[in-house]
Amino acid sequence: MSIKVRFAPSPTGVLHIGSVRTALFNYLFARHNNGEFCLRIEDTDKLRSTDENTQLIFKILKWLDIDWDGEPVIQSSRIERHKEIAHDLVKKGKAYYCFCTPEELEQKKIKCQELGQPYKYDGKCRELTTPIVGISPVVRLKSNTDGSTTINDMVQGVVTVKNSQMDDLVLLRSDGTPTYMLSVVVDDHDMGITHVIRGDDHLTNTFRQIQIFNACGWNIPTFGHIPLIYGSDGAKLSKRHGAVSAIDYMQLGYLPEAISNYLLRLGWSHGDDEIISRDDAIKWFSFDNVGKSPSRFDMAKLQNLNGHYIRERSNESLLEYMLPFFKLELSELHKKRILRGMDSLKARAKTIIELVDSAMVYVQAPTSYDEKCRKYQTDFHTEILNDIANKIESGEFSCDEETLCSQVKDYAKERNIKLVEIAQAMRVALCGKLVSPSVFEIVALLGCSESVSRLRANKSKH
RNA sequence: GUCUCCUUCGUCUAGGGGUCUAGGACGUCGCCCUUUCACGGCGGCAACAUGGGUUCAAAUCCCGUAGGAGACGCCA
Repeated sequence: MSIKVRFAPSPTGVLHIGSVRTALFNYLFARHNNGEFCLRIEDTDKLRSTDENTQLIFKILKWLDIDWDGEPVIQSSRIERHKEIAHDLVKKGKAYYCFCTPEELEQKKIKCQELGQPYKYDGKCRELTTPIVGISPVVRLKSNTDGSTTINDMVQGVVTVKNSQMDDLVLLRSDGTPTYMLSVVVDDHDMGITHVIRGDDHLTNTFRQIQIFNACGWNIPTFGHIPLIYGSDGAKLSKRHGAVSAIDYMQLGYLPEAISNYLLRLGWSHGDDEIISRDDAIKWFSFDNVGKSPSRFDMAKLQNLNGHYIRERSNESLLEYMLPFFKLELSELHKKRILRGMDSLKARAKTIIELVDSAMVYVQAPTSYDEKCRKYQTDFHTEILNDIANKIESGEFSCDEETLCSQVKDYAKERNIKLVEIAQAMRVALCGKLVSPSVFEIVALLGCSESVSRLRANKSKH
């Protein structure tokens, strides 16, 4: 049997980073098994769904190179089909009209709470033969409450729930629109989905959905419920933990391959492997290696991985990736300098933002200085800087990286000044920071005249 | 409250009865490299939630306890 899976996000908010992992697992499972990976946009909540969020889903998946097969299914376009199934179930006596009002149900719920009992719809309208006029009914499924239901989940293993836990869930709202439970089941069936892979917050829903599958007489797909991602404190990942939406990570300067690798290793493993290429991921992915316990999002590890992938990228591809992150237009000269200085730039960066920030040395003279720079901006340092600038200008000092390096070292030795004092003062004058590549490399790339002017620039720009 | 699930270093995890004085990675600490910071190299600290079983032998199997999470909508 050929495998078919789907990723079914709802565009009611920006795509969550946890959903991205669900998409990735679906994708890897499909590719590993030579199956199909489909996309379904669950936009039945018209009030909260936006086209913007839908476009964002496409954008993020493309960015991460998680390509789907065929055209995305738009759930809202299938509403008539969902309704048809519900009415069909009524005809077959597997579902019924319920005239209980929301207020009435709310009362019952409160009563149960007071008595300390679990609430369950009592099935009051189950055997109703005459409709109550003046009330638009909902359609409820006549649940099977005998025995129990067992699934063999690819992640959770064998899970059994007593059917007595089931209540008669709503299939069609009083306005006639289908509920999520119905839509999911009908769509998964119609699309021929063989494996449903989703977050484990849906695990208990699965048993309700199986009731619908059974009522329709359809085959039940295999399920795989992957644990959710939590924040550093163990609570569900939310805004206060930092970035939660996938787009945030894109804007923060994380590379798609880093995100993808990180998300894959969160809850899944292949021995001691940490750096895993997409090809290997497809080759190795299996639900046998997906853990059942929830994992916490660790920003530090993501940063480390991102640094790794930055260093692994070619200088050309990095420059191209960086361009939209610059706040100004780069000239060809700037690009050329950055490209040549990239090797030492990328060794230091954990994100593209940091990389761009450090690359600014090659674009413009410092516009401000870190507070800590003052230490290297005394009259003593200014004097040395001027001296060196003069020597470079007169041609006594070279602008070749290695030559200048040894010349400055000799200079320091002759005057009995620590090299670090000179180098740091140069660094501050050249880039306004205490962290940068070798100052001699910077001089070499900037060229003599620009270097001289920066070395002489006054230090009043704090 | 009811149901379901989870529990190995701070974090992600390896482990599927003896090879475990529990391995790797991130983080952290120290050293080396070095004009700074990184990168790189070397090393240190650090975990089987808890109580009972089963067994010659348990991190690994079973039961209880505690703690955590999720689900209980005319949301998805």
